[in-house]
Amino acid sequence: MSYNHQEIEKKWQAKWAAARTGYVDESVSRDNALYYLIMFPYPSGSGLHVGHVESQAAIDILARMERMRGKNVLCPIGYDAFGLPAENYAIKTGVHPSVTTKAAIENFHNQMQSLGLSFDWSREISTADPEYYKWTQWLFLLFYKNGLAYRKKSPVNWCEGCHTVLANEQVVAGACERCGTVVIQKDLEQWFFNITKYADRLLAGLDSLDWPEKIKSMQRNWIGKSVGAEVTFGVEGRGVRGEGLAVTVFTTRPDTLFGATYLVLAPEHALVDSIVTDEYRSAIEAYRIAASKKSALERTELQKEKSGAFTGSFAINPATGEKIPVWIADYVITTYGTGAIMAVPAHDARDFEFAKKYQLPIKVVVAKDGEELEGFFEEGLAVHSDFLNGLSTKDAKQKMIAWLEEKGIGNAKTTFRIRDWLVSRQRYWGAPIPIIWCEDHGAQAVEEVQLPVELPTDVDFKPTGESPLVDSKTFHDVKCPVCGKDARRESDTMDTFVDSSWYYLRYTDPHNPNAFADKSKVDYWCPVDLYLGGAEHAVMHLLYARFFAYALHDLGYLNFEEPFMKLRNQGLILGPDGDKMSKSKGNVVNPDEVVSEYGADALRMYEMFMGPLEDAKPWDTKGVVGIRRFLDKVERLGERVQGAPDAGVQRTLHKAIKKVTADLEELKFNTAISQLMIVVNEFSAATSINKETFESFLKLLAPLAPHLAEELWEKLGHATSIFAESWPMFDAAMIVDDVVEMGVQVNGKVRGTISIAPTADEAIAKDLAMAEPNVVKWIEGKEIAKIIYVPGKIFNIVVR
RNA sequence: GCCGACAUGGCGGAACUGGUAUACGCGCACGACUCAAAAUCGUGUGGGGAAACUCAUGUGGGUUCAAGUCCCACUGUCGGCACCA
Repeated sequence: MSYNHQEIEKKWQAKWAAARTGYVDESVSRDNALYYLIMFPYPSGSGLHVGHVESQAAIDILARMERMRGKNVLCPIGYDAFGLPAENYAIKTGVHPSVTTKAAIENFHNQMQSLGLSFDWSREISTADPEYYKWTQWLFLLFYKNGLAYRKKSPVNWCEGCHTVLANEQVVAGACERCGTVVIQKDLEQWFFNITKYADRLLAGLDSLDWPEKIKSMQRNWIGKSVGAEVTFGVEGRGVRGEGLAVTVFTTRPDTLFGATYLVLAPEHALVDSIVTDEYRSAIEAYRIAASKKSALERTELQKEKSGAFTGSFAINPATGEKIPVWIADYVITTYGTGAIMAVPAHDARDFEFAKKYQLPIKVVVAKDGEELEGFFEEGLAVHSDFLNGLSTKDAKQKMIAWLEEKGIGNAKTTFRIRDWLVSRQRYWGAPIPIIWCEDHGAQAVEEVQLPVELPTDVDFKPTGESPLVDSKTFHDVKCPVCGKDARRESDTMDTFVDSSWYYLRYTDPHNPNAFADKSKVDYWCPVDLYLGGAEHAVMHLLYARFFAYALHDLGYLNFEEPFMKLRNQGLILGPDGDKMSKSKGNVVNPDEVVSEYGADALRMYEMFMGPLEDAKPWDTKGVVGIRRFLDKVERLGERVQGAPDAGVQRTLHKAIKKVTADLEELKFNTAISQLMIVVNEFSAATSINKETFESFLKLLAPLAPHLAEELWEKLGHATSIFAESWPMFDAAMIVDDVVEMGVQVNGKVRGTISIAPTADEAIAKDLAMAEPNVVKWIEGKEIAKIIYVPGKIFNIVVR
């Protein structure tokens, strides 16, 4: 028999809404406050996904438990509402993105309500709301005025599919992260945020964070710090125009300078024109053209074969004094280091490959650990041996750098892989960049009182490569704030990752018209205590949000640098076939259908029971059935409540209080639930169910299955919510077993079990063990060499 | 290629700091109730074996009284990065 979940769940959802469950009290001391956050969803037209439910259920369970433990918990929800899908839909159908987005948000809201989530609904925000993006724009201007937002012309990633530029982080294996189109390079002037200024601190800050190691290492990789040196090589033979010509390279292995047998410049390197000799000019030009035609994807895909061209010039290796040829090759990247390298083919796989192909000299100068140096060396050996021989790599590097500095031809240098964040987009559905362009005064910040710069509605969405905002007369034509002459508005909008870089701050004071959030409120709630979300945001969102926090900290707006102290990722929920859910595979599970058939409690609890939160796990509707059976069983137990407590059930309950509490704290929902199942199995078997015992159990169940817990609580005669109760405490004395079943081993193999007090001393254990017939059989006639007794765990007899 | 994670019954998974491997759920089998079915309840359920036993946590070694857990090598799966000098 199943209870009527639809009726019960609706009833409680209405009551909670009236009671404003989940709302906070900021008069409570900060020590008792917690900020629990999940990554806000993009309100897609296809509605809530079971993957959303996973993190939402998890954070709701934790928030509900902590509230019962007396904590003041902020657990908000909102919508990352700007972005391409709504805009592309508008291009196709003509329906304005604001209409689509509003409908999608309403749908998400209702779906989340139907799951019984205790978010603070008074703080619901949308990044596409002018009240919100006013502050996104304000923050842009704050960065602009402080030199953190700037414009520059540079080769940028261009996606033909999305008709917009992309940040480096949004290019995955040479293709657009969003649509998969191959990304090409264009030379354009764009807006950037100066995230590289924070590269070192963003890297160092990771150490203090309670984040999955995987995410931290991805961020470390992305930031890509390399410590080494810059070395300047003089170029010979360009006496006519190239007097004093020099090339500076970056290397992480200055200690291998003796082995540098040629130089390579990126084809786009600025010095190529002056270095190339007339004889080689046409060949170099041809190579540069060929290289420029390769897309980022081709350049990585065609990595098998390296190619390059000789410039005709020679540089001097400052360590050996030798003439070494200067080449260009597209395995050297213009945007990293100095765009030029010294090639040490003996100690770098890429240089080795290149040297073999073009028959350039290879000179071994460094021995691997334990290798004999003699015999490896060719020319230059003597210099190297005398100078660096016998030193560790670390010391050799240092000595080399000191030598370079002394000679004035090099210095220690640290390089980062991370590039500045390209934030402008040639798209409509985003926050307009609040800048006015005046012929006389250049880029001018929109005055603060004029914010927000609202998105116009009179636009054609068709992407042309320029922002659709250019077409809007009402938007585009404006007066210069300095001279009042005709000017135009910046027509680009901001990357949606800008919107999501500060939303957690807005939640603390979501309707403030005078600031992005009142400082006292930010101080009260932030940083976020626990942040839950998908691992796909490992680099982009999490790095950008950290950058925002560091920048706002330095500008005096925040008293912390790291926004998210503890981060956990939920794993993907796969389709029943074990594949990633997708419409094309037809293996998508719709949460609404599960709710209507089995109930929100069953859906939430099943998703938590599937396995470890962070693991990917396949959906199994049979599993939902199992949870529903469990809930039905609980409901039936509620009708049998009567009589005195049973000692055995009591003990199980207290063990469960301990385990469920500890497991939930560690986000181990699956084992917490199995422990509750064990309690229920004991209740079922017991002759009577004591009211207090059952009530304690209901409190443990409440965060996981809030509707049913409330219903049964009410049926037991309570007029107030079960969530107003305090979380049960276990009695340590209650959970000690008087007698346990303990294995007795002979030579490490279990040969019997004995019932024994876990506190019993060895003599008692030995008597019991030796009395076991099967044990006796195995030790008969043998010499007892050793006895290992771990009370309550094992009794092992070692015989010879 | 580099970095990281993982590998346990028919399935999802459990196992604290090395201490009775397979908790809990699913599935399956049998039984009770029923004219019958569903639902529910009960019993059983890693493999082999009649049993005693024995084999079993991806593979092969090692440490230990004792290894899913620790060490070494390998294989496979997944995720990330990819000419970063």
